[in-house]
Amino acid sequence: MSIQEVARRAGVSVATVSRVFNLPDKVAPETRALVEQAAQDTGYLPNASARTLRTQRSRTLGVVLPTLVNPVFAECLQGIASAASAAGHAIVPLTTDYRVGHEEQAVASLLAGNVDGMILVVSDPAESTALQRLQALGHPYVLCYNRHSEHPCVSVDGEQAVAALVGRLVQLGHRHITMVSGQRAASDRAQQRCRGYAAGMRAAGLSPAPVLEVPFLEPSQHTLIEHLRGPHRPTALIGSNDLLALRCLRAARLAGLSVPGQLSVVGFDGIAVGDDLSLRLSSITQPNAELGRQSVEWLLQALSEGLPPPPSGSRSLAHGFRVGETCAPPEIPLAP
Amino acid sequence: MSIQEVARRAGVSVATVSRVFNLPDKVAPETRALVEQAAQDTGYLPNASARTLRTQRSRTLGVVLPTLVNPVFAECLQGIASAASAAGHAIVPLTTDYRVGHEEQAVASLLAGNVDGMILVVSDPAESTALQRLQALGHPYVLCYNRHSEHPCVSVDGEQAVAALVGRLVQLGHRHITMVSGQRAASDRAQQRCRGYAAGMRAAGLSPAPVLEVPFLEPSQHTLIEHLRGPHRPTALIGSNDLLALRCLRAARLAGLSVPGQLSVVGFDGIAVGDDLSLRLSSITQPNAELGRQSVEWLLQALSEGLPPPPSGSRSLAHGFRVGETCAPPEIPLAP
DNA sequence: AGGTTCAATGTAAACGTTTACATTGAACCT
DNA sequence: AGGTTCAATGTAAACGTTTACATTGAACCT
Repeated sequence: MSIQEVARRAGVSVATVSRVFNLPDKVAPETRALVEQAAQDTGYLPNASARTLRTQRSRTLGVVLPTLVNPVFAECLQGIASAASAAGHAIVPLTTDYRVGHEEQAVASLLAGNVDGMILVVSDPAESTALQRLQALGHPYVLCYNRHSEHPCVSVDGEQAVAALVGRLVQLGHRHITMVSGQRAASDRAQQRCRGYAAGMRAAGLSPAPVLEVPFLEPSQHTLIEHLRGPHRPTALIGSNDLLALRCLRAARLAGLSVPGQLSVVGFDGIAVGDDLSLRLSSITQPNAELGRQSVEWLLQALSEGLPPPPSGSRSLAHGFRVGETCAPPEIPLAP
Repeated sequence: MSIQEVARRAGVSVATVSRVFNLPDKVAPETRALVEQAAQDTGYLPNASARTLRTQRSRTLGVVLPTLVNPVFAECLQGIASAASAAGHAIVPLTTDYRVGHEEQAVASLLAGNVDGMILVVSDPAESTALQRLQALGHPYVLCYNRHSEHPCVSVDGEQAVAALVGRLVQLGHRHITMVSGQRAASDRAQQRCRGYAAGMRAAGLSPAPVLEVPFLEPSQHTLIEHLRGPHRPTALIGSNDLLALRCLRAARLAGLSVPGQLSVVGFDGIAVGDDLSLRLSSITQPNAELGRQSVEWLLQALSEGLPPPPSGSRSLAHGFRVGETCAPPEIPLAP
């Protein structure tokens, strides 16, 4: 099962066997057939470690994600995986559970694992020491979802998307719109989306309400329900992500509000399951698989050129809007 | 950044450096400190490929899954990943999109990638040539979710679980219960769950209705809605998995049926998002992360003992039942 | 006929580790 | 004092590839 054995069987040198696999047209057809037969017979597969050691290329890409339990990242990883495998690369995904310490650990272990490059979704690129390390080493990487001028990013402009959404909601007749976020400080995406909310409100001549922060891990709907029963009851809720929007829907039900009549709910991400709900979730959609695909494509291209992807090459992908059934004009227009 | 450089800096041989990393107590404390300092200074990380080549162990586990877009498998992978990383192993996941051909491809590429062992969720173990190959090679692997007496499996007894569920439904007053499945032939899990349905119905003295097969990829609810409007309208639907159950909920709404009053819906899998729906999804739950965790544990243990996990060691994990809000006694008992 | 070219193939070194075996010398024997 | 033991360290081979360079010889020159 080593190249030696195949060479012996085919009656050629190991160099020839190697050529059959790597530069097939450099070897005579008859010889090639011989070698291929021998490889077939022995079930020979070139040893990846030896090849990596020798060529200094592993054909492996590291992937660092917050979690796979949020379908956004599962969908993205699917895109990454299919693009990578189409290009003959394996991937090694690592999740950080949104913990910054895990990011550094993940990067260190991928570095030790000899990956050719990395695709990362970090908490906040501006604060990430893991990214600093990669930059210092000149190790090739692409950020996905994150947006930052000093890093190579493939992302969607969440700020603009949410601002546009607010405009839409206002046009439908909404005046009291609340932005619902997880721990906002925890991710640059959340921050950008909240900025988009504020910008959109101001653009419509409304004053932005404070962002409602709900503890993401706590299953209780307490904060949300209280808000929906409070004196400043909104007619529309924007979830900073789809999972949060689902919580909003549930909170609405628990608070006794009908959707979309008494309360509109819009999410962000466009996870597939949103399409299959009793009420299709209205949402700003991101091309999750495509974000992953393009990250791989860019990274691989840079790799073949021998330079890390430059921040200047960052790509913005367009968002979409899933109309859904959880968003409508408010039933009873509020008094001015 | 190679061991040579560290050795030079520390003024010792490469063997000593290697020992500092692998057998630290075999080297004198002062020497160790010297080496550790040098490693620190140079940012040295042992090269994984070289180590793998030499030791013939990659500390990497291959994982073959149908898809990551179904949260069941994402949750399971999370369990696999955390268990593997706790044990110092990396994972290389590959998805097959439910296509048998991809299974073989995946196994081949993991074999070439020198993984120490594999965890797989295959379509049907009885038919899998990929598994035959692994068995023939004596390559260590564990099946997850699948159940088959000739293979090492970590799974939940879906047949028994669904049979018990049918009993529960009958006790609630349901008599017309339909099992909803994807392409049933496509997976052993689906088949087992359908068998459980039939067994449960017969045990209750009812005759099982034909399983309703809905094309999983097609977004249309056509088949389901028709069934719900048809002459044999059931009072309860059992989805062969949670994603299917979500479709059932949506179909109920489109057919104008209230849930759970006019129609009860129960799923299978216990995906996390089911907890966050407006109506919490009633479901037979599987410990998805735990299934992954135990697969890793068993595989790693077998690896350390030098033998592939034996089929006789297969583990059955208990299912649970999430009560949820989509299942209740039928509103209007049907005439006999 | 003798020289040149070039396709096909071979030889051997190198990638960065780990580890069996060898060496060294201090500590402890009698 | 001379011998034994053993902890600490070193030397060198091996893991399985790829690839620069060398060799061979057929085909084609003049």
